[in-house]
Amino acid sequence: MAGTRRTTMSDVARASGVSRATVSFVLNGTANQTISEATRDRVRLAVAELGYVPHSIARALREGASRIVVLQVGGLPRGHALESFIDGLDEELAAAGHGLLVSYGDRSLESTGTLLEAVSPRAVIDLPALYSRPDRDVADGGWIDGLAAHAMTQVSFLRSRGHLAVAVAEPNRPDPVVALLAGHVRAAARELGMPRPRSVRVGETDTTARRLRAVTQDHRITAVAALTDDLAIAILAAMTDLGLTAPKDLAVIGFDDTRHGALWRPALTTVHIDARAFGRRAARNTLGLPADDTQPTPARVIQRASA
Amino acid sequence: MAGTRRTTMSDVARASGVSRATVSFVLNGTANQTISEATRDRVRLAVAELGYVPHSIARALREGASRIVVLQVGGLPRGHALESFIDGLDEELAAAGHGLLVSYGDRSLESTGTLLEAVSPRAVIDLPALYSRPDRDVADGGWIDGLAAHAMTQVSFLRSRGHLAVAVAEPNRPDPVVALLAGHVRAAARELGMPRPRSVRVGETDTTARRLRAVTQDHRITAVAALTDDLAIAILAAMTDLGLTAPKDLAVIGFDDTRHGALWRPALTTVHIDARAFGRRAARNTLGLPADDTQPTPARVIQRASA
DNA sequence: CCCATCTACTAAATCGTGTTAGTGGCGCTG
DNA sequence: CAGCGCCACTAACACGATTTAGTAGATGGG
Repeated sequence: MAGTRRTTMSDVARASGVSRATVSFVLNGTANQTISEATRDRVRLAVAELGYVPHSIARALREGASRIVVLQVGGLPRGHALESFIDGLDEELAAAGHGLLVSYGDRSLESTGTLLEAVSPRAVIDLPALYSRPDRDVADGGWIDGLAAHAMTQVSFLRSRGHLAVAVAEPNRPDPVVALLAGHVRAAARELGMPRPRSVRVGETDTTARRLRAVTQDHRITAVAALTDDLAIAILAAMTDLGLTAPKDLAVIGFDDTRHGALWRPALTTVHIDARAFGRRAARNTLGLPADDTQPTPARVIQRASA
Repeated sequence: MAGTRRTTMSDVARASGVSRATVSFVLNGTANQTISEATRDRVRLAVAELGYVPHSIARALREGASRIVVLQVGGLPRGHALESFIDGLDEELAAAGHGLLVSYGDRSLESTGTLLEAVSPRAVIDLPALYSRPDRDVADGGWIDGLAAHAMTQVSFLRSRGHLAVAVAEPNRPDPVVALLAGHVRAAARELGMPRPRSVRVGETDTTARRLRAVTQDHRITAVAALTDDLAIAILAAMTDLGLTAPKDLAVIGFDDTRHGALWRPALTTVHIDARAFGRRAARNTLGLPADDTQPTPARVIQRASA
């Protein structure tokens, strides 16, 4: 059992009485090569009988890259949208014979580099980098460009419910991605003629409560727009500790429709994003395939109890 | 820029005036090869100057496997423990020059197989398979074997708080892993002389509430042990809808110390597991390295408000 | 009848590394 | 001084696929 050699292209060639080159041509449907239908059948039969599977490493060595795409997530907020984005990416890549490898590289640059070197992926989608560069292309399927619209959906919902001034809940640690998201929320507020939203930085529960109280000294502020559902939940928890209830004392809206939001009491109102479609588009973009015609459905508000 | 060829071993050999083989011997410290120190230095200098990096694909082709380990997670409950397990695995593998690739393959078997084939990993750690086989080895660093003890920690905490009969919260969909976990909880209860715990299957919030009410008809039941924190939170949500409060009407304990548990009101009491240490041990096991002497710290209860 | 074109293939180079077998030179020993 | 062992290397094959260049034979046009 230990000595069973893997079946290679040479085996197939020998079994079907042709050369290795011919086998390759048949299997890859190489253009500008004429192979008779009879020969094609012989080759395909041999492949089936021997159970031949191409050795991807040999192929990668020859082609210069493996049929794998790496998605670098880094410290991006995890959640529903990211998972859906990954699902969409994976689906479309699989359809094109590629695999997806996700790297949550909080790790040092060196080890991530080693990993990338080891896989030699056909392409790398570096989401944090895409977020921070202003001159990004559409490698992410337009997701990030859509963020401005998503933020507008969130803020204009609050506006339509009669809130004239809002605060924005953001994570404690500084991060370019966070800054970008918060910037979109502020821009949306400005566009709607609302005062510049003050920010509530979310950390430990007690300090969060303190900060929340400080911000709500301004009695014009009647709602909080959170950059993620997790942040929204932290705000709701702080409110409970302060004896406030949503939406009566303060309305709260999240972003990204996570499982936990629906379970919270009061259930969290949030923004749902069709990230799967963005993932599919990102896949087609990175592989250089023609764009699909399916449009991502626009972001929509899931209205529950908290706002 | 496009035409820059990568620097190969031949380049290094030429630059240092030796053969490719010698370069390989020097870089890999091959045994039974005598190379003079002077030559070693010349080679190392050339490597540094040319910025040579070995081509992992070529190496993988030659060696038969890449320096990558794949962790298959499948449908396992995500959470804090899994993340820590992954972190520990990653640390230790990186220290040994290997990379970790995580596959959440809910996907069809075929595409996962293709991905594995494409990477040709040195080893595959298939957690769901490990969970379900009774004759598993210690490829997971003893994590799963520890689960019985973990369940005992959870149940005996409830017992020590005066709860004489408990229910167990488990997910709706049937799954061998779930069955295993639930079995441990039941075994722990039996060992403590408690009646066999009835199960509450957690689905949509309203049906969960209905099932919870049905189970708590039995007034001896005063606590719920949940297989994961997420399930515990779902129970707490259902309790809110039923007008019950924890821990007065029913105590709830989770498993795995997720972020959300601490935020919930009442804050969730849960079991914390040192999964990172299990990850490190798993890494050493799969690579065939001698076992480390660090023992995982035993599971402990994080007592908050809910139990 | 000759040349060109097309069909249906094949031989061999190539990707970059690891490793086995071998080789000249040198010192030492009997 | 033959013979042996040791040192410090090198030549060449192997891994398994892709792709370029080329070649017999059939067909067709003038």
